[in-house]
Amino acid sequence: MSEIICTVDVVLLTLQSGALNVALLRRDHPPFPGVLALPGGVIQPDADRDTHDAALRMLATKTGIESPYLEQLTTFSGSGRDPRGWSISVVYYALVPAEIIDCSAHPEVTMVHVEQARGLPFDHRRIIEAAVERVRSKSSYSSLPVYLCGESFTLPQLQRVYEAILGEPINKVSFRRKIEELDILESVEGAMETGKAHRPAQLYRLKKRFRRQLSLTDRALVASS
Amino acid sequence: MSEIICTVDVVLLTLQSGALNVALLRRDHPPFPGVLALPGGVIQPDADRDTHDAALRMLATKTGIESPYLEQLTTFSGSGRDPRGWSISVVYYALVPAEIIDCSAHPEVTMVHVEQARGLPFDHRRIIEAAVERVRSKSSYSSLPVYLCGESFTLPQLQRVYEAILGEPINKVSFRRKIEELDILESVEGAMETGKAHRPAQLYRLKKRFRRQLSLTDRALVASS
DNA sequence: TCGAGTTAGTTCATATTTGCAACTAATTAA
DNA sequence: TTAATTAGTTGCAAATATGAACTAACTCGA
Repeated sequence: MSEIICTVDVVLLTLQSGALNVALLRRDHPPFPGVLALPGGVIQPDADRDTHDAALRMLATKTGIESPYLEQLTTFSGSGRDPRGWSISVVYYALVPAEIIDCSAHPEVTMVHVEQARGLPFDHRRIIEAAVERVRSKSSYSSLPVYLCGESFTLPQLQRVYEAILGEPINKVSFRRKIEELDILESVEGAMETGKAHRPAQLYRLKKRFRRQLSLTDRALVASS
Repeated sequence: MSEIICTVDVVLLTLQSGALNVALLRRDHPPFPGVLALPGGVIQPDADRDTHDAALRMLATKTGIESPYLEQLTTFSGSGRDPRGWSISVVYYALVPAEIIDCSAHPEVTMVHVEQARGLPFDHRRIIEAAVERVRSKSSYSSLPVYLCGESFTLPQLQRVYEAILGEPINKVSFRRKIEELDILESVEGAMETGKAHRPAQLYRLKKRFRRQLSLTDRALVASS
């Protein structure tokens, strides 16, 4: 009855060499076979309980990654997006530590600096821009960036992640006060960063209840963005 | 090819007697004929350029209302929502002044206090909750509530709107400073609220560029929510 | 006409938050 | 042992936010 093409796409982001990178895959099938595009595909009503489920399936089957943080971004639609006809794409975004990508046994995943992800099919460029915009604005008043860090990390490392996303330096004392206020971290007792030619930093990890749950502040970390 | 039912639903909100109200309509067709539900319907690829367009069409044809502020909320999906099968609903929310509803020549529109909107078909209850949650959280750091006011209004009126949405009293001085900072209002010269047994208040209206465009602050208006 | 009542709008002193510089601490490399 | 470097803390000045108390401007009723 409906001629609408229903798809789900996932914007999988990592932080590599100080910048947000997005996961792209070469398309197997038309349209645009062989072209780099966001992981995604047609919803399978028999296999997917809902679109969130579908996004998890796309991630698992196409990249082998299981992301702890996966959130719906928004839905893109219309007749101009897909040459096959009127389509809907429910878009999700995921944040994972860069290490996860290397460990996953899916070498066909290509990580590209978000600014350099150009010439993509469909409206994938616009989708990535919307996802980056969302991550930036959400990062300024939440714990979102911790999902880009690994199992454990130091406060200076976390600060560098925030600064990379927000694109500006943050005062060390203010940053630490803000993270304290979010109340999301617990120190890994006795564990310090080692091997550096300076005072070692304390290692922290996410408190259990924040593994999949954001924490918010009522004041932005930095004035802009 | 696809057996997915693609719909758009709209959560149309107003502020009446100090509380958020949602627009409901009696359904003409199965499923749930005669039952109150959100205005919405199946996407028509021939008539709708995209889902935003479809939402405008639903509003216009079913309620006769043209809302200046219409934003995508999120997409609901799955096999459990609609008895007819696996469905997607791209949900939009709109804010309009209460007067607009009375003026519209669609008496079949029923306004219901959001807390009392129970026994709705599909997952419309959850959808309304999500919309109210979004409006609340967005209101605490943006100009969103002005869309619930009419053409012109006083600062005390606007403050009462914010307080009704956020559910707590706001300090008058802080409120006025915050609104000043948003830089969205211009005073209607010489125009004052009249007829009240006290000092008349200055009337304001939205600056042109903010008719459809939110303005944001980096600090929440109140600590909670 | 005048005073009481009521709400609009402003002022100012106090409290809170923030940003910064300067400090101490702990490591490696030479 | 000392220089270099980064981690983490302290204290203070500057910027912001808050709320009580004030002044302003209207209507109503005596």
